[in-house]
Amino acid sequence: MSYGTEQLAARLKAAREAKGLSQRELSALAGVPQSHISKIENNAVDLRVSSLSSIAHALDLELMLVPRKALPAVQSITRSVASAPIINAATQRELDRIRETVNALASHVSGANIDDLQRRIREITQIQSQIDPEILQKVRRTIESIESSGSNEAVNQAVENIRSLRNQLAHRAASHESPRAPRPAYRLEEDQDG
Amino acid sequence: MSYGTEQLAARLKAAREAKGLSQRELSALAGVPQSHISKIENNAVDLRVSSLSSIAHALDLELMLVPRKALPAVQSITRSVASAPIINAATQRELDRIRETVNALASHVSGANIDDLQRRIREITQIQSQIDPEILQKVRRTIESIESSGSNEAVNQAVENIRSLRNQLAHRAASHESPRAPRPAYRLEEDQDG
DNA sequence: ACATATGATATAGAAAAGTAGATCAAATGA
DNA sequence: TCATTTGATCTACTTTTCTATATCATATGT
Repeated sequence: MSYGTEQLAARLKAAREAKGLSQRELSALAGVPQSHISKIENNAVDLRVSSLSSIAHALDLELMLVPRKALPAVQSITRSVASAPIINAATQRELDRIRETVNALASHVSGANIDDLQRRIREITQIQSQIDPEILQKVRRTIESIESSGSNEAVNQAVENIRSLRNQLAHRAASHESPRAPRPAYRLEEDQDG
Repeated sequence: MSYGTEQLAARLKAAREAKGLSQRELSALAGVPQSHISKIENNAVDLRVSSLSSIAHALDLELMLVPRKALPAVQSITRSVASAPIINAATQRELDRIRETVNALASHVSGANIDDLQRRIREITQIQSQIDPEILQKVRRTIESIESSGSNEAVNQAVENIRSLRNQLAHRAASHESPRAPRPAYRLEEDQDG
């Protein structure tokens, strides 16, 4: 979490995605062209401090110079704060269980779509919005059902479900900023098991 | 301690001076021209991240992006670590007493050379080498003697003494890297009181 | 199917950093 | 007094960011 120029790119991208912003949205907020943001995230430029500062600022990040000796402590704090925004313990717990489930699945079933699945899960984890734990529970059951069926299509189904959830979350965050819609009309459970 | 591009300059300069490095020495360490370092410290350029990173690295600093929420905690840690390197308690205690003495003096005597004196004290404090507490004790007595005499020249004398001490420390750190010469041949006590 | 949003790229031009070198005044040590 | 060091400043040249647009394939929502 200290940066060679390479890690910076990933860090900024992660921060942007965690806030559910598109490159163009961030572009507007930071006053930096989208094309430039793309290059930055792909580590294709050695950007100037003013640019970095603008972008970081738009992402609620602050640029700091930390003494080497203080690094571990600072990293620890940064991590704990970064993981704090998860809304509640129940959601957190469900996300953990989902990760476990997927990892277990990945250990004895492999394939490109399993990778997809894991990536999608990671995406969901990064979006720190309110996710109803019940929704996550259903997601997990969907994934668990894969093991019994073992079918490739079941995996794709799960991926599709999660992708849809992600998009709905992102859309909600973007358009109407209703931070805590009590129970959004997710539709995720239609094809749980064959 | 979070940085708009402006504060960065001061921070880097402070870090360099705290390590007793000249711009040319830092230049060699960081692989950046001295002329450029001068510009950077004078906040005359919008430098690139790679440059910042090189220089910071040479100064045992790490570039970080810290979530806004974590700022206070991180600043607190950074400060405590930054003040830690002072060698031993006795030295620390003497430095504190000197600061007190000077501040007391400054409160009822004012003038340009009093400012000088305070600045010199601050410099000494920043150089985190081994300073013999006894030396510092003598410095303090010199300063205390100013009060009784009240003469302008006594202040200048003190400033001169401290400046000399600083230079000797810096010189020792630079040339032969003997980190703990047991008792360097300071010559500070020649004109203590008239 | 259609319109939209996304991220990656390209191009061309303006602005600025970075490099290498030299000079200079002031401070310092000898 | 003399030689060195320091930091600031200048010039000339090279390299790169940064901006402003536009295009493109893909993915997504309606």
